[in-house]
Amino acid sequence: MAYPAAPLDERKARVLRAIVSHYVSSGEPVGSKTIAAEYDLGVSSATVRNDMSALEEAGYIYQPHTSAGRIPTDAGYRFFVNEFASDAKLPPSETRRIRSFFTEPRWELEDALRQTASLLSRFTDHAAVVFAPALERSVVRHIELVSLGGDRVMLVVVADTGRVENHIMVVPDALDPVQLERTAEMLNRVVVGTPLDSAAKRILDDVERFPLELRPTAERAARLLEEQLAHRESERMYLEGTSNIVDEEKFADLETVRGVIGALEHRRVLLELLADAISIDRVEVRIGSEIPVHEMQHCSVITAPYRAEGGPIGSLGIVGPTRMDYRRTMAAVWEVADSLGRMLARPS
Amino acid sequence: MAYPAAPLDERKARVLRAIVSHYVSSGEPVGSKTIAAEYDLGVSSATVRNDMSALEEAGYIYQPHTSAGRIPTDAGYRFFVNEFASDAKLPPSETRRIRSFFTEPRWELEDALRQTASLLSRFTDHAAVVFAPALERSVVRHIELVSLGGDRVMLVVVADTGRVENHIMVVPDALDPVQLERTAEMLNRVVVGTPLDSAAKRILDDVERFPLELRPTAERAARLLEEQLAHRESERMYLEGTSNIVDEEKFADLETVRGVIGALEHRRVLLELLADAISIDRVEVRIGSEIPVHEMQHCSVITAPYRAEGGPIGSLGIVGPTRMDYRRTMAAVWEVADSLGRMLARPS
DNA sequence: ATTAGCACTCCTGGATAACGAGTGCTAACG
DNA sequence: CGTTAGCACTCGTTATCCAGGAGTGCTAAT
Repeated sequence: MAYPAAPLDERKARVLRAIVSHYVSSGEPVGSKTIAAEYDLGVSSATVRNDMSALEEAGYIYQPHTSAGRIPTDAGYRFFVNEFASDAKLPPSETRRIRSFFTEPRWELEDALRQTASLLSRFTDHAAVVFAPALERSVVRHIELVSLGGDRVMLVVVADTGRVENHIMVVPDALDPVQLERTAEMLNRVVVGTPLDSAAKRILDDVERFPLELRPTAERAARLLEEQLAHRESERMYLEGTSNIVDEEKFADLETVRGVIGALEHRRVLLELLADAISIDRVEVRIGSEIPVHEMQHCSVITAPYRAEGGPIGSLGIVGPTRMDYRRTMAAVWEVADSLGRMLARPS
Repeated sequence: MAYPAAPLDERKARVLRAIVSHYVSSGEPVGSKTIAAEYDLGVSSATVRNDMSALEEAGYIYQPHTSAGRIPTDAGYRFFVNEFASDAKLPPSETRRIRSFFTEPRWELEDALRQTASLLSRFTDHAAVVFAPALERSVVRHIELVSLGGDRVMLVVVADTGRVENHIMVVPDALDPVQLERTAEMLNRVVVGTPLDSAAKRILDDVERFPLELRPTAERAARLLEEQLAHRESERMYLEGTSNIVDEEKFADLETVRGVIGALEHRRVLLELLADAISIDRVEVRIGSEIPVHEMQHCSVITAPYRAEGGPIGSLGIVGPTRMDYRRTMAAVWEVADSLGRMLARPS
């Protein structure tokens, strides 16, 4: 990711690293004396001051006011993440904690995903989102039509990823149970084994082979599937740990907090934030102004895809203040994504 | 609901009503002069002062400090709700707004419920919860067993309320598709038409009639259903509008806000708050200390059941600060519950 | 290039004072 | 006896001032 091209000699880079580390844990603007005293750079505070001046010039840090210490800018965090965080690993004990969470048996996909979000949230102290396996990456396993009485029929689609989608549809003329069953049977013959995102097309292509009286129902089902994929807002997602956003220290004013929580409630915003995560095979970090959501200028978003055998099938991530422990959080997001993928691939 | 037995003569009651009204909209402690000037009680501020003194004595209002106006206590709000709010109605235009929301076609139960929560939240400016139709009140319409490959089988249960429950189960010895289908068929014969909460028992009672090789699967399914109902945390609920809790004015300190949002994230808490709503055929209000959750002492909860033809099947409600517009909010909760029930009973 | 020294800036926190909203009490009134 | 006008009193709020101190930038020496 782009940051000011100004090359940093090694010491300046170390100073920047020290500033970010210290600010993240203390929350106070950090001064040259602190850096010189607590991080052994082998130079005096005056030298650090010169470096800091250069770092400010280059746009990595800034002073909230004349007589205060320095705070990293978004570019400063970005440099830190790019240069110092890619190798981050969790301590073994914590890795074990996450792994063991996924060995507990959990039979419902929805619960598993929600609990994953909850784990990630508690583990990182940030708000966490987990997306259900994407419909496009799912293969139809079974279709069922269930009469709910009257002219209402429920269309149930089971996918190999464990997702179950259901829609109520109204059939013009009440079909009798036998016809319903035959329709379902024929639908299954057409779509089982095909990816969900081409299922609708398959049905419509083959609908002519259906007996005339079954066609409207089949077509209706196809159209429902199409719609479902089109406006993807029905994409299932699990958001947990919103209360972490209300952490006294990191977001100063209520206005900001409210904006962030409000934004998180809009599924579309989350959808966009996590949209590409699935196709990028690593932990992705977006910092402050890199996020295209006005209310979230003080947030960072960390995402990762999770993968079953066949490749990435979904994504998850966290949302927190730009002032966060990137190394730890990135490692945690990666670890959880990895473990979730493993679990879905072969549930114990 | 209990409040101090001290009888209030009519004028005192009107003073109390004025205090509550004014405080709810202004957020400032209200003084005797304001009451005398803005609510025509036909008496002077000195008289109001005397009444207020009595009201404080009786526990309906209190002074945050000596030289301030009065604020209603929980008991004060309670009196207000009991005496002045039961007849509350929404203005026709707003009723229409709610009704029209429910005439839009929406075929997925989950989406419908979530959007209902969202509507209620936006309409009242509070956090809103909608519970899915209770499993105990649902009747089994269809059971399906779908092989997910390997030894994983998905159990899908469709209920008449539109709910679809699904669990992945592991069957000891891989059954072939024909056997799976036969099992499903037999299960259907046993449980279709029975309430969900007795379905498991029915299966276990009848399991002896199943061919030996199908029994383990049938039993496993029964046990899954049982578990599902036992720890009801899997009860589906939709929470929207949490960001309303972060409203600058009403909850003073961040600590409180965080506590409330944190509590709302615990599904169990919400479950308990809305548990009895379903069996009480009216709008129920719980105010501050009446709520058995420590973090929510500054909240009020307003709930109502929603009913299909056969009686109440679910509940919904809002959570807000004790300082809220009870009349409007109670009316809104009622109206939304009513409309939701109608929609579920006969979807357009 | 690094560092010690120093003047300068400006935020923070405590103290003080003026202000004003609201009360409780008393005495007068119908 | 309930109601009311008048008034002294309380106490939180806000503004102002001041001292303290953290941190900087600059300069000159090493």
